[in-house]
Amino acid sequence: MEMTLIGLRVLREVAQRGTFTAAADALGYTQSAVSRQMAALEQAAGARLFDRYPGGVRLTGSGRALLRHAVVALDALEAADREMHGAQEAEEGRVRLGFFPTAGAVIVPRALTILRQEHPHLEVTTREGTTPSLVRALRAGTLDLALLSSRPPHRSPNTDDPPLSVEPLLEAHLAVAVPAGGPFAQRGSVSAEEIAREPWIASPGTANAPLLGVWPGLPGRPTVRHTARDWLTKLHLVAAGAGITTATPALLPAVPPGVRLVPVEGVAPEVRRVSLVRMPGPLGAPTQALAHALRRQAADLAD
Amino acid sequence: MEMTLIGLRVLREVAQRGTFTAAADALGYTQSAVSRQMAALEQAAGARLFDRYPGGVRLTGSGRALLRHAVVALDALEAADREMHGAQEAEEGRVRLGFFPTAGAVIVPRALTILRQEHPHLEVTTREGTTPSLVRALRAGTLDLALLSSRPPHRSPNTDDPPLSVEPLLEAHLAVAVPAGGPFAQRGSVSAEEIAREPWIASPGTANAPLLGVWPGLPGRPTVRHTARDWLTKLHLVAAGAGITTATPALLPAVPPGVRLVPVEGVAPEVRRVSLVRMPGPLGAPTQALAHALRRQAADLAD
DNA sequence: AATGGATATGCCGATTACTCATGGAGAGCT
DNA sequence: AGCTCTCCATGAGTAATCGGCATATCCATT
Repeated sequence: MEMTLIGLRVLREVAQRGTFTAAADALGYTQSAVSRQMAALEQAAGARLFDRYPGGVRLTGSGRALLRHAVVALDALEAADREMHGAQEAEEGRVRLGFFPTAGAVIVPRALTILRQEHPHLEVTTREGTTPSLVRALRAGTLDLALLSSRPPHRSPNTDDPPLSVEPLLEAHLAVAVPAGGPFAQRGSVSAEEIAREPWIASPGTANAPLLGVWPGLPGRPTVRHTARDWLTKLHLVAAGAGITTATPALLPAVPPGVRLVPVEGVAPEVRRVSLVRMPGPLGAPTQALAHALRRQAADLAD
Repeated sequence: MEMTLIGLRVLREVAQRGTFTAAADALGYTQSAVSRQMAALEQAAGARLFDRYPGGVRLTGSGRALLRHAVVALDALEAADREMHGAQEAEEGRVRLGFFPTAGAVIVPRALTILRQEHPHLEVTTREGTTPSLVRALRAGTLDLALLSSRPPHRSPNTDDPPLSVEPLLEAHLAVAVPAGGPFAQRGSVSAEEIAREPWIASPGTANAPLLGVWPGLPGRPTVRHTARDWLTKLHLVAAGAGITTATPALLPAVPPGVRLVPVEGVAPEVRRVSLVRMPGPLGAPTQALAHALRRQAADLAD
């Protein structure tokens, strides 16, 4: 029995997505096909590659070992394709960045602008995603760098080896976004009791994660009237008076007209930490340049 | 159309052997299968990979580019296999050495002995071969280092890019091996005329290459009575009085009883140069250690 | 108990990947 | 020149593989 390039690509995708089903969707296969591919790969490798859990799969030690080398192999062949007829190797280099949704509003675009001025030939690819998906992508070698957001206690996202390198960039206080025409708009701050009964606009939020967009630890049970993942949507819902939501002013220096950001008093302050995460080991020059640009933008926003 | 790992392995083998047919034999395939595999690979790569000549094939620029990356990919997967269940990575490292037949008599064994004392965990693999086959193996990434022998003018074996790194190790004079009981055995030297009519023991020698084992430039047409590739065979034929052959004393400090090595006078001296050849670029530590051991053995033999 | 999301597997059609056999083309030898 | 040798290409036939569909199973949650 022999390994297959397709099998290795599927392995990478499964490692990145966390489930056979998601990998199948991403690759345009059926779940059945992915299951067979992985069974075949396990036989070819002569070792179990995954631990199967009801919620998905996780790589075993052998799986991580194979993935590490598979990424090298697949990258080499992609480089071969580019070299053979994908133009003549930009070779200034390329970087792949992942980030949490809010970072897409300001930090990332600004960093890319600066970077393009300083390194015009650098090719930067970005992808938005959740913390677990970005962590998996780092481990799958599909990303070089990720901007992650975390709340205290800032547990490192390291469920398995090798540990990722985590560099905190800034801490930002949480505030609430309220409609400019509403009762809180002109106030210097609002209290927890005042906002507890307001209708909230939240992100879909998964089962085990707390609702994003609702101030945590409020008395009573919050009313979630709208759910939306997109920031522009949420802010315009706020502007339309449909409800309020949480936001970090440092990461959103400019909000649409009709929206105000006001701090909350009377409860423990909520801070969000933004970190730069990557696989351990030496960095390529393009990755370093991007990391540097992100650090500077974070420092600017921290003021 | 998609590339295949098998296709890449076949590519490497073809690059190493120089013909589809030889690669097919080496891999246990039919020539037809190799031809199809390569046609499929060319289609997948979207470029011609070989120039077809009557005597075999040669890689095009695209072919070399793909080979370079393919070697990386295949090595990565072989490393994965070893890591997953081929014992725990010796990781002191491994080197693959190729050499011309005569080097297998003394230089290589001695160097390996020394090396094993100094680096007991180093795994050295060796392979004997002709100059072109070793050069192709270097280019195919199947060898790290090769000992080659050349006669003046010492043309570099570089028919295509990138040029190989060639480091001369020693030059040795050619002599003739004669039976100890024969008329020449007690002589300090023999003349060209004396040996011209002797029966010779030669190596098979390919079509375009001159006969190995016969003193070049002799008057008249030499009589080749025996052909053998193996040194031990040739020397024992000499001892048995079946004929004479050429040999380099520096590379064969010890010959079987019944054989004497005597220099030849009256013709231009024949020198053979032994060189250490490798692909350009940085060397791994194991490769450097082996290269160092070979250099020292060569210096010892040069006395 | 029922539900929902996850992986595994029997079955089938289309494709792929070999081998066998033959054809064609170029280089070297007599 | 003609012969022969070696090499690569290709048509035909067959065995194996791959992916999709439908279904079974398992587990955590409601």
